[in-house]
Amino acid sequence: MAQDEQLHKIRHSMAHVMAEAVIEKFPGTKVAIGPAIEDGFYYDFDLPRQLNEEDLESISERMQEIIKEGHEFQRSVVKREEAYELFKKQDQDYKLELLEAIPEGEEVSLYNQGGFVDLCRGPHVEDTGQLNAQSFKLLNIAGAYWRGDEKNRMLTRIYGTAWKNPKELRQYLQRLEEMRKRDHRKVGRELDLFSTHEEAGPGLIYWHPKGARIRLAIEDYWRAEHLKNGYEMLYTPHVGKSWLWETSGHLGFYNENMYSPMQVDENDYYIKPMNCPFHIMIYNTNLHSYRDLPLRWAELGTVYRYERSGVLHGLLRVRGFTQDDAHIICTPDQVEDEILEVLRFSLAMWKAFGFSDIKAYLATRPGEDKSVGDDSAWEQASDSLKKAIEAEGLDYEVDEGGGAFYGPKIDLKIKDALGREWQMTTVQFDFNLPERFDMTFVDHDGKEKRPYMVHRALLGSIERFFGVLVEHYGGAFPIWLAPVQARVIPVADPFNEYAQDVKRKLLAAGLRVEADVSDNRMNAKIRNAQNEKVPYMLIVGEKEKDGDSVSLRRRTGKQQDVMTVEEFIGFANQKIADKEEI
RNA sequence: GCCAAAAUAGCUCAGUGGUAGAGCAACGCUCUCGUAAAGCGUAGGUCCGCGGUUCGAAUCCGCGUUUUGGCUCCA
Repeated sequence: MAQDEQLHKIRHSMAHVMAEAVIEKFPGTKVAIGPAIEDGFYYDFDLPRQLNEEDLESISERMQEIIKEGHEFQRSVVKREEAYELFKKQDQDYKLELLEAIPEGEEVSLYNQGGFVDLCRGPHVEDTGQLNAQSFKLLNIAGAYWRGDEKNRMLTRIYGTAWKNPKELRQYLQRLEEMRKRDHRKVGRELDLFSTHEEAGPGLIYWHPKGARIRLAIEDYWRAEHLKNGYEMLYTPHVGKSWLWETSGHLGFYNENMYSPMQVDENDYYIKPMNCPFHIMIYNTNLHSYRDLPLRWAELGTVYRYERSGVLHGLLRVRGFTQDDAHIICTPDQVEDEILEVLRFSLAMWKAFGFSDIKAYLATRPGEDKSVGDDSAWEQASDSLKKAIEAEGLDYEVDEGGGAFYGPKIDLKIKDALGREWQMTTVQFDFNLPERFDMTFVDHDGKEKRPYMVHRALLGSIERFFGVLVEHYGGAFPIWLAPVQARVIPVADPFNEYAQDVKRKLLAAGLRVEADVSDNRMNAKIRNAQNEKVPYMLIVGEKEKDGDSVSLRRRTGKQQDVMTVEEFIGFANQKIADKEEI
């Protein structure tokens, strides 16, 4: 803990050193804010001119000098007016604005190092001697709105990373490099999994055959598990008349994410940004008894949402995606059990896909004027969410007031192989739609009552999940997901026919298999298969042909086994069933 | 959407005003090979698009598109 504090001080101090260097290099620069962040720091500047990569170099060099000069970080508490005068004199408008925002009665502290005075709460290291000139690096330049509000002026933000020593910096840079190597956009290209097309519309994903094989494996598993867990499957339309979206309220509160309507027979039809209204239509088709509940209705529903052009990112942020959506419609009595079930189900699913480090975020009621539904329902709902998290022993944080206006929710964040967190699962109560669509069930007493409705997506979106999965495994998928589970490699073309023969047998046994009968040499074929991260390479030549066997080489390298084709089928199917890595 | 940068062969990338290049991949030929790249050859480009400056533009300027890094938002 003390360690983290020290690192935080280093980063925060580094931001000040950077600001000092920038002001020196670019007189007239106005400084905004410069905090420490995860892995580093940034500082926002209003600069007299644009920056480029060379500027980063020279700023960085100056920072190294400043550090070596050994300035002290002097903290002083001053009167508000004093600080005001100081920053007024320097024309530091942003600091003046920040100063005004400090509540009366709170002390105003300044930090001075080498003549650079900053309005700052601190804390900092005592002097630049505690910083290491070789253990920071300026990473990139980006735009950022003053105070994060797009109505404000766009400032220039410089990001840097800083560590205690050069070794830690080196390790961090290696981690960045590893992230670049695993980037799903790069791996997706290399393994021919998916593409997007400028001419055909940004943010829309084209799944290639190999990507589609993985998706099929994901969806097959997903469907089978849902059926086992008492879900029914639905299929619903992709568009709906304006009545549907007016009733649901989406035209009001979700309009900016929806595409313009198309006219059909003088009616406006909207492409769906969500599946829920359709599921409700199915619910409302029939009268429901309390005996029918709970209903668990799932659909791999493809939705389209407008996203601002600047936010699109590979598979992680797109304009068309498939949610692994489901709606649970139940009585108030059933809520607690249902939530617990959903959470258990979700955790089991994550485990199967190779993720076990999971954290929960509980978001509660935003405030009565900003939300619908009565108190007792919100309370019961939040309570059941919390109980479920605790029953499963999950780490969690509460985001007080962070729920949607229509209900509280749990989000799950999963940690990938590189320790990055991704928000995937969401479980949300909805007190709005049952009301708007007048959903009812007939209770014991013969009276119509309002059911509870819970939206949930476990993987979130198939596209995003796939992107995360690619990065988690770096393209080396476990055998049950691998697009090509085995590749048959003949040692020379006289054995092509036998290779094809083996391939046919494996295909018939349900394996995803290819035979490499290109005119490459065997070594090149092995190399290609390795680069494509094919789990099993089956080398066949004279000996194998005679023995009706294959020589198994794993992508992990060394160990080789010779076994008959039948034995290999049994071996591979076992690994697949057990969801082993390889 | 906003700020900045980028876009050259299928991929990765050279090319700073004077005839558009390399490696890999593709295709053809030779070789018939035992666990991470055989050799030779052929073909492949509206240099993102449109407009401008210039005797001449991949290169300079403007507008647009897309991508990347952020801001904001989010599955």
